[in-house]
Amino acid sequence: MQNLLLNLNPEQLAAVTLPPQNALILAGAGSGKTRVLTTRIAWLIQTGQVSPAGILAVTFTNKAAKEMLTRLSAMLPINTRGMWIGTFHGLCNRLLRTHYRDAALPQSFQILDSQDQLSMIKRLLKANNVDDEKYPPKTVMYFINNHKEQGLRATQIEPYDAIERKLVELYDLYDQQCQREGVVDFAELLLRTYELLSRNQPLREHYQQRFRHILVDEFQDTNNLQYNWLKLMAGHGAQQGGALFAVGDDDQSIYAFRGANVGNMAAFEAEFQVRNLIKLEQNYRSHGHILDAANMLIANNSRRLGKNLRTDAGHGEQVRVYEASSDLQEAQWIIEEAKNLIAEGASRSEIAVLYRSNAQSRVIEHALFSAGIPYHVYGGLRYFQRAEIKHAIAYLQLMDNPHNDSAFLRVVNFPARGIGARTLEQLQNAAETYGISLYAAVPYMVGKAGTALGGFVKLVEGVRFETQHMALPELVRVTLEASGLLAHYATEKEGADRIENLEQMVSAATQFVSEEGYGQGAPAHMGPQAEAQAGAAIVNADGVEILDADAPLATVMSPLSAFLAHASLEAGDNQAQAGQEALQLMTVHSAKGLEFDNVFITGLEEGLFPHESSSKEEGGVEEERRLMYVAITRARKRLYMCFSQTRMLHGQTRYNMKSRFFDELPEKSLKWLSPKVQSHWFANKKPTWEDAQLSGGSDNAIAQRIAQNKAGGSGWRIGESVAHAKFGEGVIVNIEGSGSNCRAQINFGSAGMKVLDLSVAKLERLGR
DNA sequence: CTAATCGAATTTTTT
DNA sequence: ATTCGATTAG
Repeated sequence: MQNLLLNLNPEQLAAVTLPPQNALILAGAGSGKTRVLTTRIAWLIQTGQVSPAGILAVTFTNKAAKEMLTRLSAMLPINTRGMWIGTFHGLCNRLLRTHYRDAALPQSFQILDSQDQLSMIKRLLKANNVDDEKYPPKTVMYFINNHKEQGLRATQIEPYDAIERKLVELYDLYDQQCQREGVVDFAELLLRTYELLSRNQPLREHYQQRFRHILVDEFQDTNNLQYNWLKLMAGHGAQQGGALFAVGDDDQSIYAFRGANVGNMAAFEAEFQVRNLIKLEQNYRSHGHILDAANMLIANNSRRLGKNLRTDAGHGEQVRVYEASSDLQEAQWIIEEAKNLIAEGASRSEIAVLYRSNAQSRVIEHALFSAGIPYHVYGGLRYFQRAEIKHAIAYLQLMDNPHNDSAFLRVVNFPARGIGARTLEQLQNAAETYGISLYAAVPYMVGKAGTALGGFVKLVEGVRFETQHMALPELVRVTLEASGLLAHYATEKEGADRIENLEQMVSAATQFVSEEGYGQGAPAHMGPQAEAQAGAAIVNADGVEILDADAPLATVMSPLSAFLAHASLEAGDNQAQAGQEALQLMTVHSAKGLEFDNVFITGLEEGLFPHESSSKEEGGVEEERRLMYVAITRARKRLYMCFSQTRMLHGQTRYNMKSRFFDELPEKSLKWLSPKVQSHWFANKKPTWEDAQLSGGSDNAIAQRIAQNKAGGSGWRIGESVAHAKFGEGVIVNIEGSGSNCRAQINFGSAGMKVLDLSVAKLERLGR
């Protein structure tokens, strides 16, 4: 036990050894947040305050859950079984599988990912002749998910106008359709569990008593439903020697756009009578100048819980700032600097290039590719989201639950088997008429269409029969073959990769089987006998028998159902690729939680970062500032920031001002590498072919530059930074006319775009 | 039923 | 610029 607490600083120690009370830990970036969380669990168990079964630890991502589990097993000699550590969705899945009857779900309910949900809504709109101009599927989805996150069912919404009335109606229809098909979306997993526990008192009390200690990671990212879910789970825990231990950082709240509510931190403090607000402000990651920059920047936000990072590491190097003339040149510069870093001995994987939006990666990728520097781009398609994998999954879903219409439609004619839109329309009408699934409606179809559809049903049934006694990996292999997917991609030109991905699914299944504790020989389809042996029965005080969702999922559901849930809940990582000695390219959002010796923050321009659409939203700029804060605090030793005078966006050249965030950073912590770039790099010399290569790669670029250089002989240039008494700083975007009749279009950022007469307007040239 | 073509949209992302 | 979806032509 002693060594558990060794090397903790006073605040960390205080947090880890808090008495069982509700607590809020304000954990700054790099302050040892995960360490505190895991050590707290280990300490609680080692001091005998709680048994592993009394621990519930909730995270947002599977990655975080895994990390916690790994660290815990290193700390604790005992096995981690019995502890519930997982994502909100993963834990809800587990609860719903066990209590499926009380939750009014089929035991092998399937989980819709966002893609499936959207396609289902599109189908619903079509079936109900809803004008999708007036009600875009995305809007409907947004409406449904939002209300689920507020804990509201369709019947509980008071529509305030005709449009909303329609949306409510669609929400209701959507839920009915899901219920018919036996599928749930992500928000539904949470809401269904919430409702189950709200209405079922014995069940609720059972879990409340069981989970004496609930720990939540990244609390600032919780949405309202998740907060209420936690409230329900915590119950009266505090009075009974239990507690809710929430760890978060309001300054790193960057997911408001997807429903996260930072306000939950303040609400938690008040509602749970938090007596222990502990701030972890000692930073173990970054050098002084980097922290100074982060602290000063974030001080510009209002409504903070208040926190200032400090370090013992010394000032370190200043933040290097560079102004480029174009996005291409910005990329060139990044590569030069990265090369220098590598030459100095930096590992490539310790160099991260961050950007605000994915579109920015192209130019940088291109430059890296030309320079022959290996790189890895985060984000993009995850394994289980690839089209061919989704197809294979759909076949498996149909074998497990043929009434999943999304799965049915995805593969009914893939590979093509002569079932077209016409046939499907008829089938959908039949299904609509009888209120049954598409699969169940097939027997009502006659003629040629009926034959084709019947063939498909026979195929699915055939594979189902053939594989009923097989272990999961074998089942997957046979399905891939029998579905015709492998044969189909074999005929395709670009099919080799897809076949490889499909074959990987067999190994994914093998791995899943061994990790989840399914006996190798267990048949992938499992009948009701699984149900009989599930979990240990618990009888509560009222004599109500409760089945604790503690048993391995293997005993509650068939391997196939479990594998399908796994595929939906854990889309597979695209970020792993560890050991790859490559530069790391990613958005600032996906950099959250990571750290690197060397970090480049690119595209620091008004309109890009902060993003232009953020200024329209309430509190939008503050969220952008937090995003910038996250970006800065990723760096350990060296931080670079850069921006560009011109940038290609959506096929058009844009002229942005440098980001307002530069004005919010301490001057003494910055080192301007391009101190007096008063003009474009080409201003003092004739553009050469190499320059054109560097900046645009085409002869056209030279012509463009020269044209810009002249700019109507007004003495001003496009792209030049200027200041105006009334509008503030701006960038010349365009110049029209010549001589005394010369007007310039100037982007004043927040003050807007203005057209000014150059002979009248008093403009001042800006240094940079 | 497939292929081609045109048009609209284009911050950030996990489950 | 590019991608994705929907409509239209073969």
